[in-house]
Amino acid sequence: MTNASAPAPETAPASQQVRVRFCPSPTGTPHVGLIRTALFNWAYARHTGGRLVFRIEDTDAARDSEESYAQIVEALRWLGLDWDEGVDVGGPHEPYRQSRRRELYADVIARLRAAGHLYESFSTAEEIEARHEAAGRPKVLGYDNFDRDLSPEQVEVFRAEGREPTLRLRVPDRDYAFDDLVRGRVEFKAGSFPDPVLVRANGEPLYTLVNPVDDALMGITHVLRGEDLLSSTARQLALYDALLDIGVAAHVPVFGHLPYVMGEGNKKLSKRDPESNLFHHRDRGFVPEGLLNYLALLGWGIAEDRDVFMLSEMVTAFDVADVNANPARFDQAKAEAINAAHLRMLAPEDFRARLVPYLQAAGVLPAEPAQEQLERLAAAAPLVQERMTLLGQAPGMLGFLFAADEELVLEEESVAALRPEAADVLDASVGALEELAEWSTPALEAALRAAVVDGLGVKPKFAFAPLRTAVTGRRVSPPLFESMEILGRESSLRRLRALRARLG
RNA sequence: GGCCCCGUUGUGUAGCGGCCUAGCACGCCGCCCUCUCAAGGCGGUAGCGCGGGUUCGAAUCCCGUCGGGGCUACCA
Repeated sequence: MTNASAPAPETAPASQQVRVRFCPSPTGTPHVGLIRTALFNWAYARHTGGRLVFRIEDTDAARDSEESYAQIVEALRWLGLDWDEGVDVGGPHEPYRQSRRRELYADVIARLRAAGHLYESFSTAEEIEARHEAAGRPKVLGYDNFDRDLSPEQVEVFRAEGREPTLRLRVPDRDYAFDDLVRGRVEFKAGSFPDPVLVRANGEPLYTLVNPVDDALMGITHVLRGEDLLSSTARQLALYDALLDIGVAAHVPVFGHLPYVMGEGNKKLSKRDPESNLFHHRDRGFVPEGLLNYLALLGWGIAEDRDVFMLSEMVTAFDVADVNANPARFDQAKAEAINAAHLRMLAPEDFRARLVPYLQAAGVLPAEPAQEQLERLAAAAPLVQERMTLLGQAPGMLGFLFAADEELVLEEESVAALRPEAADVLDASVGALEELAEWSTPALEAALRAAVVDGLGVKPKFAFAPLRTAVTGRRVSPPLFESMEILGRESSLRRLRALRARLG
C-alpha cells in the first residue's frame, strides 16, 4: 500500500488509473515520429481507460515558436487524437505550458537545494575539457563532477570572478535499472553518466529538470516516449530519487521507449525530409484514418494476418508491451496502400466530401461550388473511390468533368499513343452517338460497341482509347461510359469532334 | 572513447525450443477478369547478420563477434 510512512514505491501501483502524457517541444513542424508517439500514448490511455495529458515543453525560448505550437495542436485535432487534460482543455494541473510554470519550478529547485541534491557548478566546457586533457583522459568524456564538493572559499573565488553557476544534480553512486515496457530490463552501472545540469546559470530550468518534475506533479504513471530518450532515463531515475526524497514525486513512472521512425538509409527520419512532415502527407491526400493506421504499423501490429484497421479496433487491441523494439522505416508505398484501403472503406458521401478541398486547392472547383457541380461530383466520386490511393489524385481523375470543353487539356502522351485507326473510331462513334436516343451508360456502351467493335472490327482493348482521350484528356480515367453519361451528350460529342479535327 | 538500444525476404512484421521444408501485408513479377487505371481472384520472387555452444531438436536459450543506431549540451 502507498502511504506516507511506507517506503516510496519504486513504480506506480498497478491498481492506479493510467496517466500518460504527450509533451512535445514546439520546434518546427509536426514530425510523423512525434505523431506516432502521440498515437501510442493516446491509444494506451483509451485502451486502459486512463487519461492523456497534453503538455507543452517550451523551456527553450530560443528554439520554441508559437507557430509550431499551433501546428501541433492542429495536427492532433485533424487526426482526432483528443486529450483529457492539457493545453486548450485545461485540467487540475494547470498551466500545461512549461513556460508558464516558472514559480513551480523555482519552488522545487529551492527544496532540492535545501535537501542537498543540487550543487553549484562553475566549470565551463573548456575547463572540463582541459582537465581531461591534463589527466590524459579522452576529452570527449563529458563533465567530471569537479564542482561537487567545492569549499566555501573556492565558491567565493568563482563568485568574485563574476561567474554564475549552473545547478547540477548530485547523482547517487549507485546502479540504476528499470523495466522498459518495450525492451525489458535496462541497466546502467554506477558512474556511467555525469551529474547533469538541471538549471541554467541564468536561473532558467532545463528539460532535464522540468520533464520529470512535471511528470511527478501531474501524476504520470507511464512514460511512453521516443528511443532517443532511453539513455537519459538513468539520470531521470537519479532525479526521481531526489524528488521522492523531498516529496514532490509519489512514485517513479513506468517507462516504455518507442522505436525510431527511420527514413532512407539507416538514419532517423530527418526533420528536413519532407516525408517527416505530417502536413506534407495531409496535403498529398492522406486521410487521418489511413495515416494513423500506417503509423501504428511502425512498431505495432493488430494481428498476424491483417494490417488495415479502424482506430476503435486499435484502442481495443493496443498494449505498449506488444510494441516492437526495432526501428521501423517509413515506407511511402505501404503508407499509400493502407490509405487507399481506408479511402475505399469510406461511405460514398463521406468520401465525396473529403474530395472537395483537394479539388478546390487545385482550382478544379471554386470556393463556393455550384449545386450543379456538387451533383456532378456526387455522380462521379463513386467511380474513382477505388481507383485512388491519395485524395490529391482527385483533380487529375475528375478535372475533365469540371473543365469547359474548349479548355480541356489533352495529355500529349495520351494523344501520341493513339493508333492509326483513331480517326475512324471517332467518326464512327460520333455517328453512332448523334442519333442515340437515350444518353445512359448501358445505351452508350451498346451503341459504341456496335459501332466500333462490331462495325470497324477494332478489338475492345483498343476501341475506346481514342474516346477516352477525347473525353477525359488522359490515358487513365474513370470508366468511359459512365464518364460520358455524367459529362452529357453535348460536351461529349463536342470533345469527340475536337479530337477528330485535331487528328486531321 | 564511454554508456545504452537494435539485428527474420526490398519494406513493416508473425514467430516466444519441435505445429517453420519460416506465416501475413506492402512492393515486385506473371496469369485471370477487363473500355484505361484500379479493385478483385490465382500463382511466383526473396529472409532468420556471422561463429560457437546448450539440446534428441534453435529463428527461438547462452556466449562471443560483426553491423546499424542513439546518447554523451547551460537542446529536447
